[in-house]
Formats: sequence, C-alpha cells, structure tokens
Amino acid sequence: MAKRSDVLEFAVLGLLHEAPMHGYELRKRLNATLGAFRAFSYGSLYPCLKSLLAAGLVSEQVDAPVALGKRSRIVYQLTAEGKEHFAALLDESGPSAWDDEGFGVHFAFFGRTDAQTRLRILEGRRSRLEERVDGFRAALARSRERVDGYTLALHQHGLESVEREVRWLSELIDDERRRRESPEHVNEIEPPEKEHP
Amino acid sequence: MAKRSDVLEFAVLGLLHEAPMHGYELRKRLNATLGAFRAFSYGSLYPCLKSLLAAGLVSEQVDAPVALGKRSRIVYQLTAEGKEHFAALLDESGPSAWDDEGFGVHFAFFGRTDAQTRLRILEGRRSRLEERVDGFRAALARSRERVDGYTLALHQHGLESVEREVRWLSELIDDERRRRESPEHVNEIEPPEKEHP
DNA sequence: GTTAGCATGTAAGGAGTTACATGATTTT
DNA sequence: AAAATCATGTAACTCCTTACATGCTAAC
Repeated sequence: MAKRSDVLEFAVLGLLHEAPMHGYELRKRLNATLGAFRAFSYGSLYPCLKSLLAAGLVSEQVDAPVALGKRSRIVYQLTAEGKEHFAALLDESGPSAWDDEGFGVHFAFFGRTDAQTRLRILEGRRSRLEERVDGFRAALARSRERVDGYTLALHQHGLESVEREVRWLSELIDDERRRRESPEHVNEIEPPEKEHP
Repeated sequence: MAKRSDVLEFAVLGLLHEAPMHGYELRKRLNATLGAFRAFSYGSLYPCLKSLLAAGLVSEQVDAPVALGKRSRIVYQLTAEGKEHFAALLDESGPSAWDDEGFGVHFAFFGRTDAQTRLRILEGRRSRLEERVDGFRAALARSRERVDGYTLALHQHGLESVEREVRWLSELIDDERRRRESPEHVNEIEPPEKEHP
C-alpha cells in the first residue's frame, strides 16, 4: 500500500462512493466538503488517484469529450474492493479518527457511519480536546502575570476556542444518545439554531 | 539565506530576544508561547539554530555543565544583526503576517510591535477571515438541502468558528483604536472577561 | 528497575505545495 | 485582449516529523 495520506485517500473514496467522478470535479467537491478542515491541490490529488488505481480500489474510464474542443475526461469509479475498503475505514473508531487530521473527514461521512462508531468517535474526540483544555489551563495559570497582555489574550482565546469545540461535541453526543433511545427520527440532527440568538 | 520556515525562525529570534537560551529550553518555550498555533520538534529546531548561526543572526556559547553529570549546553544569543533582522520582521504588516501560518507568531510578539503595525495586521487578518466567512456562507446556501445533516452541521460549525474569530479581532481592533485616542494606558489590554458570563 | 526529564543532534522519509506544461472556451 | 474555468498531469522542492543515537539523573 502506497500509504498516501489517509485523509485524502479516505475523502476520495467517500466522494466516489456517492458518484463516479473525474479528477477536476473531485477536487472541487473535496475542498467544498472538507471545507474548513483541509484543502488539496491537483499535485496531490492526481497521484493519489493513480495509487488508488494501482491498488485496485478504483477503476478508470476514459470518456470522449463531452463537447467539441473539450478535453477528454477520466472518470473514476469505486471497485468492489474499493467499497469494501471504504466500509472498513468508516468502521474505524480509534485515535486516527479522533485527531485533528482524521476527525474532519470521518465526521463528513457520518451519514454513512454506524451509530455506535459515530458515538465512539465523538467521545474520543471530546476527551482528546478535554486533555488539551487541561493543558491550556495549566499553562495559563503558570504564565498569568509573567507574560504580556497580548500573549495572555492569545492563550485565553485559544483556550476558549477549544472549550467551545468541546461544548459542540457534547451537544452532538447528547443528540446521538437521544436518538438511540427513540430511533424513529433517524436523520434528524440539531435544528439550525444560532449560538447567539 | 537558508529560508527555513519563517515562522520557526521568527519565533526563535523573538524568544532569544527576551533572553539567551539553549535549544532544549527554547523548544519548551516555543510550544508554550505559540500554544495552540503550532508545535515544533527538535528535528526542526536544531537545524534552524544552525542555519541562524551560519547566517550570523545568533551566536553560540558552550557552557560548561551546570552540575556534575549534566551535559554541557549550548546557549544561543542574538547578534546585532539578529536584533536588526528581528526588528525588521516585527515591522512587516503584509499578507505574510495575516495568514494562518504567520498571524499567530506576529500576535505573540505584539508586545514589542509598533502600534500602527499592530493595527494593520489585525485589520488584514480580519478582512482575510471575512472573505472566508463569505465563502462559507455561499457554500452553505448552495448545499442547503443537498447534503446530509452531519455535513451541514460541520459547515455550520465551521462558519460560526470563523465568525467568532472575526468578532474577537474586531474587539482587539477597537481596543487598539481607543488606545490611540488616549495613549495614557499603553499596556492595558482587554480585562479577562468571560465570553459566556 | 523503569519511566520521565535533561540535552544535543542526524538521516530518512512523509505529505504536500508551487510552478510548469498544454490547450480550448467562456466570461469580463 | 486578458483572465478565468475546464482538464490532466509531472518534477522539484519545502517543511517538518519520526526514529534513532547517546548518556546521565531524579522520581515513582
């Protein structure tokens, strides 16, 4: 296995799982779906597609130009092995799904993730961030008075950002738990309430 | 110029500007000061120090072991050129000081940054993030209904995070402006109010 | 007695970007 | 007439991490 990035590979498989696509469109969707988390350039996407092809997880099909003068496009599609592999990745709930790199992608595909796995990932992520909160608080307590106002403001803001992240995860976890009790409304998720009404 | 990272180089110069230090301690301070923004390992710090030494921005002084059995430490110190270079970096207020990479370090050294430069950096950073807000909002409007609840939640949360960042910057900018009117209290900065009282 | 901290370094490699190459089409 | 969008790719390069090498001390 070529060991390309994991994140990119996972994301590509996930998008191709929705529909076959060519590289150019894949990249747009990629950066739209992952949004804030990550952006990829062609320089990493195309080589990744090649390695997925070599690994037999996707197959390519060269389409004739759609319109005259258009370049011919290479449409990629998941193979049976590719689907299997993606399903296996979806089931992962270890540290690789909790950390900064992995969490975004895993969350982006929560719609196709098992309920138990979702809960485990959310909880893992939360406790990871809680550790970070503790670290920040300790550092703040230590520096307090020792550093200038700006450094203090930076640390304080950093701390509050992570705390906010933890609250968000807690809400999501509660939603998941509630949904487990009453499995009628499966696809309902937090109504778009504003944080600051 | 070896062109090592900029961020790391800048941060190292800034810390050595406070006091001479050896590598090991430098790294601790680095990761404490930059906190949430970035973490560096020895594998990048030591080579960076070597290149700063080669560039004549720092000088080294081998201290005899402090206590018996302790390894001898190499204390680094800014040279005159190093101080000059650091001052020049502090004065930078272009895009390199606004983007994700650079803003953290520049802000961490705001205590030694000129008031005008501070304001320019804060405003540059804010407008950069406002662009990002617009992008997210457009993407959200487009996807609305087209994606599943989780993806929506992810995008919404991403948007709110950036909006929050913008509000924070706006407060800092107001503080700077106020301080410019009444330059008596120069080192006062936002009293540690909690966001959610 | 083994883990953590102090202290300095290097080599290999991973993960990705930038810049380039190519070329038609639509928008400004 | 220039710039953006579509479309695919590659090569060089950057920046940083991991793992290793070394060795002593203090704490658990």
